[in-house]
Amino acid sequence: MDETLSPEPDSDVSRNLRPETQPSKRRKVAHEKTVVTVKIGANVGKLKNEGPPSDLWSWRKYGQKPIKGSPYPRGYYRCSTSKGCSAKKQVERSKTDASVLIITYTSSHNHPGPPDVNVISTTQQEQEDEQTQQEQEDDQKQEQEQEDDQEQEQGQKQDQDKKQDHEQEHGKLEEHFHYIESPIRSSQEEHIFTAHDTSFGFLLDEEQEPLSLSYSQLMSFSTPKLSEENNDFFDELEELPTFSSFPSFMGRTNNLSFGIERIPSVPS
DNA sequence: CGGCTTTGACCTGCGC
DNA sequence: GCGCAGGTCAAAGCCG
Repeated sequence: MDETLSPEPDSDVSRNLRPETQPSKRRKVAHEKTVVTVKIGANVGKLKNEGPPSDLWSWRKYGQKPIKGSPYPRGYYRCSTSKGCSAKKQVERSKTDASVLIITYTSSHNHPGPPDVNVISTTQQEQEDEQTQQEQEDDQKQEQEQEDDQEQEQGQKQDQDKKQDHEQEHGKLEEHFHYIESPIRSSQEEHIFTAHDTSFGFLLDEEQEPLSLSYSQLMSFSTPKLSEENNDFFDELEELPTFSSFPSFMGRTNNLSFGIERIPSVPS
């Protein structure tokens, strides 16, 4: 544990190759890594902009790369809210289920973000700190397993949601994301979100019981934005499949209504 | 005009 | 030592 994971790992210390500020593409970094699984069953296979939970921060896409075992590419986002912010996140689709989005958050924000997020941020980090990274590899494996499990369970629900989403996908899918957090024991917290056609807040309320964390926590950690990033990230991830849904949240700047601050967050 | 997205190329790290 | 895969940067283009 220790604090080897600094909030600004690749700020500019690891870059010594390139002419001047070249980041050393270090692969396995042990920063605060939070893995969030977003379930978008409703949009699976046809959505164009599914939007994973986003926060009040802005993210800028700086790269995209096809992953070897995954038919979907992985998108790399960086926090654009602050220039010095080293918060990063990787968005990729589950190879086993295209309806599952895996968002990996790395590092934390160095700047003050939304009040709600800020508060929760601490909580989340603390939790992560406690968990530390004991079995990252193991977690990953379990991660997929859990995903699979949840997929099956939610599969039924998603089926129905899909239908509804489908209809709304053309009308106005606001924030119908259903976030389900999966308490995975490991340095990487895994949160499973599911996209439903209900109100984001409502869903959370109902599913929050079993869950310990809520979207707020998630966002507090890195907080993704559902505006462009969602679009982009999905757009790219859907390279193979063509989705087209979740229009509203992709609206832009309006995304906050997602219900971020609506989530009660941690019961503590 | 500014900001963001997209694509290609480059570099690092790891495994064999 | 070589090859593969992943991660990041930079430039160009597009959109608001």
